[in-house]
Amino acid sequence: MDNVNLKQLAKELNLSASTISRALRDSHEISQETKDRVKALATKLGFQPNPHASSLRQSKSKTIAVIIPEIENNFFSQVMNGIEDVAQQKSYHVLIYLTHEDEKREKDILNVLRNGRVDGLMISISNTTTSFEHLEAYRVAEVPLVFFDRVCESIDAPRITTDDAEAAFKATEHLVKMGCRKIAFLSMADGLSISSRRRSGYLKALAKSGLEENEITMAGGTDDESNRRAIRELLTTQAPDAIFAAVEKMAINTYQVCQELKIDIPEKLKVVSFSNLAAAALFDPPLSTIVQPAYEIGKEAATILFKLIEKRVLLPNEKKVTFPSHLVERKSTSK
Amino acid sequence: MDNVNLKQLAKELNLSASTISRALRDSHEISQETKDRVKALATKLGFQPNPHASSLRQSKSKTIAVIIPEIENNFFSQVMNGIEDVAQQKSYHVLIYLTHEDEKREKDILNVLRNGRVDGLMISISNTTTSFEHLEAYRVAEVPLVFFDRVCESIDAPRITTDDAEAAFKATEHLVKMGCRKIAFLSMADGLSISSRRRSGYLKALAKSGLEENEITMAGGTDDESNRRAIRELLTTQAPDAIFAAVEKMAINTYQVCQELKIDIPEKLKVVSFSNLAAAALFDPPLSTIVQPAYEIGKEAATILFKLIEKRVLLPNEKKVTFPSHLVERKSTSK
DNA sequence: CTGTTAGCGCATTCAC
DNA sequence: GTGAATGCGCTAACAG
Repeated sequence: MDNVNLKQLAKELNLSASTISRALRDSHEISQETKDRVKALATKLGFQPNPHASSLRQSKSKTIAVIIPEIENNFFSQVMNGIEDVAQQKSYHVLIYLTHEDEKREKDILNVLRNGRVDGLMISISNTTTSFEHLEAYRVAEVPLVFFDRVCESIDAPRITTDDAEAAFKATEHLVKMGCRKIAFLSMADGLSISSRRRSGYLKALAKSGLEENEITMAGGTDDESNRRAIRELLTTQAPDAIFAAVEKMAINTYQVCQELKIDIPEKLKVVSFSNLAAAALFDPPLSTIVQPAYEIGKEAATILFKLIEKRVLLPNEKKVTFPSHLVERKSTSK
Repeated sequence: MDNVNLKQLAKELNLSASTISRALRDSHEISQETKDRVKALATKLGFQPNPHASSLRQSKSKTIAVIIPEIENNFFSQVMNGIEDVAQQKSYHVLIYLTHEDEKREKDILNVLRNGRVDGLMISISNTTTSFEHLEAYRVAEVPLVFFDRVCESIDAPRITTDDAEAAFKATEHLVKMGCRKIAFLSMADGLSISSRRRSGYLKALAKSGLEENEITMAGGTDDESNRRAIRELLTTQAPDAIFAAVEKMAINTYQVCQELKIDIPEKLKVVSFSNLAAAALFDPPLSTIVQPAYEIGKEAATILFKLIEKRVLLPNEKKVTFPSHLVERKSTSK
């Protein structure tokens, strides 16, 4: 493969390579007849221009990169789906990189991409990332960069997020309305804006109902076993009447612990969680979720990235796009 | 970005571009002192060789492609995870393409990749794909190609699969052991080897127990609503005592219909399904699943692809690798 | 409307 | 141990 090239087509048709090139790109300065002849032969031979040569020549790769913490998570896979749809429509290629929540991997990946391999990139930053020079470098070099969901506040680049604080506020209020007075907030240990936004919504709702005193915050990690241990401890010592999980993982771990300790949901404990898991409706009991419009986030992030790549300029309202999440009330938070 | 190049480094150090190139690639014909000087400057300036230029020159892209039907499915996202791990370790880049079970998209994607953009590719074919010239072309051109899970039997390329027939046999036997006599097999409408393998395991188990007469086979599609309608019809008219879902989607749809029709699982109907959804254990009732080692499949597929890329030759036992799936018995199939 | 020429940045041959 | 020259395949400037 990668065998037939412009020169060969040219020889075959007694034309020059540049004429072939122009004909295939539908240049107006080539006669229709020639175009037809060229295209016919190109199709017949299955000619595809060498992408490395074009990229080198044109300094553009027709490729974008997506950098995410993990892919085994419905939120990110739905985002990928949205991105890929837009890219495929634009005839762009999509490189995928997983950081596994590891700052070093994230930095390594970004460094390797600093050389024209991609025309732009989209990232949801790792929850262990604490410094941002690797991202700052892209801003400085003016390489198109778009953040989604887990953004970096200190860098001036478009961000696509959801209304985390409001959604968390609504979810907490919902719990209060259902009679909960002692609501625990379970998140992941990280320094992400997303966690603090969700927590602030939670706190605001507590304050509104005069429940500030009852605040309980716990941060888990990646290991299920130690999360469950911590949750077990939390449930037995503090006896909250509700769990608000800022991440799906903590809700799953909560369900597991409740199963084990035979704690009835929702009678003894109500549970709500940020989650894009469709199967949440089939849980025992069905889990109330805050669903983020993940596909749309991916689609919008990609659309904005392409605008940046093509036009190099954005409208003010494209620099910060916020999508609403919505609360799906199910049995896990019913009275 | 994409600004600093060999020539600039050369000028800076009063060396030639070729020396820089060699020094950075640790050529033995460059003095240690020069190497050190060159590397120091390269690091300082954050030099990354232009990948298009190297790829053009060396006719290799350090990139592989993964073509899958969808990503919003735990099986495929786990496979991706395995692939990405191996690729990252090899310093390779991973392009991802989604076919959405569409033969035309699949063909378009494969055509575009026929030009050196990637050094090899891995594919799980779409369930609507009926002809295979687009794949045959790769075999002819000797571009490294590896199939996983949904393979094409007629093309001579390595395949990584699971023991679908045996796993289906075991799952069906398990249902029989639990007292089921009328087991319905629910798959997706397709011409995939995977479906027929699973079905043959199901049939073999029926035969073993003298239940051939009770065979019920139904094929669904992508639309949940019409699947549910078909399942409703099936349950009311044929009254099977078990559902064996060859794909997760059909199990989910079955659960939904049972919820709606208030059919008790497992009392009235037992359900088992191929699925890699970890949350299946939290379903109401917990769903018995046949779990495929998806991460390992991805890892193995990538490992074999790299062997093919690097060595161009495989051991006989690498041409057809089969991983065992395992049955996780849960309440949905209990007595 | 078409051909000639040049060069993108790199790795490799061949000189010395 | 290092430099000069060449060409990967393509596109674009320039020429006619």
